[in-house]
Amino acid sequence: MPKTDPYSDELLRMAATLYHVDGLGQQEVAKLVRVSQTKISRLLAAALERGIVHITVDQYQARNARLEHDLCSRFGLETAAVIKTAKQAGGDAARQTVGHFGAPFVAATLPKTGVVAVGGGRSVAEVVQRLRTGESRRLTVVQAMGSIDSNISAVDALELGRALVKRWGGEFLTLSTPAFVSDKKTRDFFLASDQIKFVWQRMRQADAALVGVGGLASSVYIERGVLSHADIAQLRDSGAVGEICGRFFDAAGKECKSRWRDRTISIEIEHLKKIPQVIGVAAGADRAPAVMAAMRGGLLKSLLADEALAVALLAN
Amino acid sequence: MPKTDPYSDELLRMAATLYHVDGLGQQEVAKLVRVSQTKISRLLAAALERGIVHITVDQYQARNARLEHDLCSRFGLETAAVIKTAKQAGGDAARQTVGHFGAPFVAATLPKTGVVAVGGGRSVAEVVQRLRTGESRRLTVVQAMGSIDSNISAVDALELGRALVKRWGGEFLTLSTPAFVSDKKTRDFFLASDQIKFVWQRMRQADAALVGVGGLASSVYIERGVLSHADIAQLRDSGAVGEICGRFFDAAGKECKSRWRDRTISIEIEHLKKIPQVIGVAAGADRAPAVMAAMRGGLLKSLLADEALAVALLAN
DNA sequence: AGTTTATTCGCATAGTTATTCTAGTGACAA
DNA sequence: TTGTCACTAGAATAACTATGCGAATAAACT
Repeated sequence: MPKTDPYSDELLRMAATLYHVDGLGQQEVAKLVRVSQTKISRLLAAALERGIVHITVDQYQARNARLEHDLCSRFGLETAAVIKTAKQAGGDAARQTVGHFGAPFVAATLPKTGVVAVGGGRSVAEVVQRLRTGESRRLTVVQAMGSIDSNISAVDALELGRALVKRWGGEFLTLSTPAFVSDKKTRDFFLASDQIKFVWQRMRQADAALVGVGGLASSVYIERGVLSHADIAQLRDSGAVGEICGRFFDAAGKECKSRWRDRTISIEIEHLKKIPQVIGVAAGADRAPAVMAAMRGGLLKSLLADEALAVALLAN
Repeated sequence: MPKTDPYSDELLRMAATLYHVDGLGQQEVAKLVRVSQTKISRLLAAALERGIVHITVDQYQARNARLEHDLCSRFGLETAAVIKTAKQAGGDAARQTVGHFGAPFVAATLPKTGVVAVGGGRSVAEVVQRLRTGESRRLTVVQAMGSIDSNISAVDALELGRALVKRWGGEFLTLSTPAFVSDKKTRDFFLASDQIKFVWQRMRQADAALVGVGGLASSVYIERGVLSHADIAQLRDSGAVGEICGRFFDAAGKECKSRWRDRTISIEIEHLKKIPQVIGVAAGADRAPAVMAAMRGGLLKSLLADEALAVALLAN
């Protein structure tokens, strides 16, 4: 509620005029108004808030509609968001830009209510971080993938799910397991537990999913020491070109048979395909093969990407 | 002419949006755009300059039209500018505010060409300081009053005249004399010199004058050690209520006979009355008697004042 | 090509602005 | 009156932004 505003519009207009129009510094304005610079700073903020000062920026179209359209029609996506990035932006900067401008897209694409599965990944993290808090939804967020290692980082599904419900409200169902375990037996043991079974259940009913699409190169798994270069090479040999939630798939989008498959605790590719809305997030041209495969296999319904990736995907 | 702008509008829009709309800091924007913070600062400046960013402030009416009208009709002024000031603003702050918002009024009221006599004073200094440079006029500026003491300050007519032609162009005729000399003889000696006579000549033909109106209290002459309190008392006894260019006048606006009169080198009250446009500048309610008298005597054609003074003048 | 001139860049840092923190003020209840 | 709360102001200072400067690069000229 608008509490008693102690400053008159007149005063605000005077201060704002001196500052913005006449170009004086706050210190100088302060002298004329006979108050502290501190207060001028606050007056100016109030003036902006109250609409006495308007700052408008020519519409910046952060998304490349042409590429979005091409992606949708070419790969049968429901929707796509292609975020323009600075020329030299790669890696981190690209992910951040995609996160920043892509967040509204994700917010609009995810349902207001229902079950949402959330995977991990750097790109996804950048998006979730920037979802506007305040908006309230009745979501059931499900962790779609165990934790990558015991040292939980901000890009793990666990953290992202937590962050999501913190922003939008709702409940968060955690998967209190690692993403990779030593063998099938252990995996089955985990899956047999009541808690996991319950979460698994809900995951099958998910109305939507938000996942990152990983490639084999520059894999976050190597970075975090979960997989070795040799492991990657082996996966590549078995046809893998990409990964979602730790599930590796081949160029057709079919999950690869590999010694990892049965040791992974995360949403299965076949499950994912059945979720009505799956938003894949990725940035960087080097993800093209992975994303291409995921789209071919129908794993994704929507895509959030940067221009470089979009161009690479369409380049054939 | 718009030189080759090295930045694309697109880039500017992106940076400006991130900064102004999304509220990121320059450092954060810099990360996304992959350039230094320095450059973002420059990009934002360029965006403002190029009109990609607009900052507008609700019209602030710096002048009190009602009081201006009342002053004009009551005292027969040609025009008046009454500048609103902050409640607690007195003394210096009031003068500065009057100078700031009054400068456009003075610029509009003074002719584009012709001879302008300029007096000294703190209020006048604040005005002159803020006249927009760039505009070019063909003025002959005449120093209307000698220098108050050998230690020339920024409020002396000498400095103000200099500043005026520096801003607007034109020539400046200096009165290379003190404002007050020891006796009539010395005064006459100065006045007899060719240079002074020449300047005096032009002064008589002045098309306009810009002068401060001083009171007896808080007189700048005391401050600068030219007059003593005793001197002021004596002047008061001889009926003086105010002063313009060192010429003291009584409540009717008639120049006082005093021992100072013949020792003063500055435009004479009778001359001033004949100048078609005389702008008097004053700030502070305590100047009311002086300004009132000046107006009564027809010394001023226009007035630039603050609200406090205007109210005091109209209060009767 | 080899200079010269003009520009652009980012670092270091000066300068400006926002925020934290403490003290002061007034309203109101006891 | 006195205490408590709710709030506002400004001083100190942290945070942020703008600018002088030399290095690097590009453009123009000899």
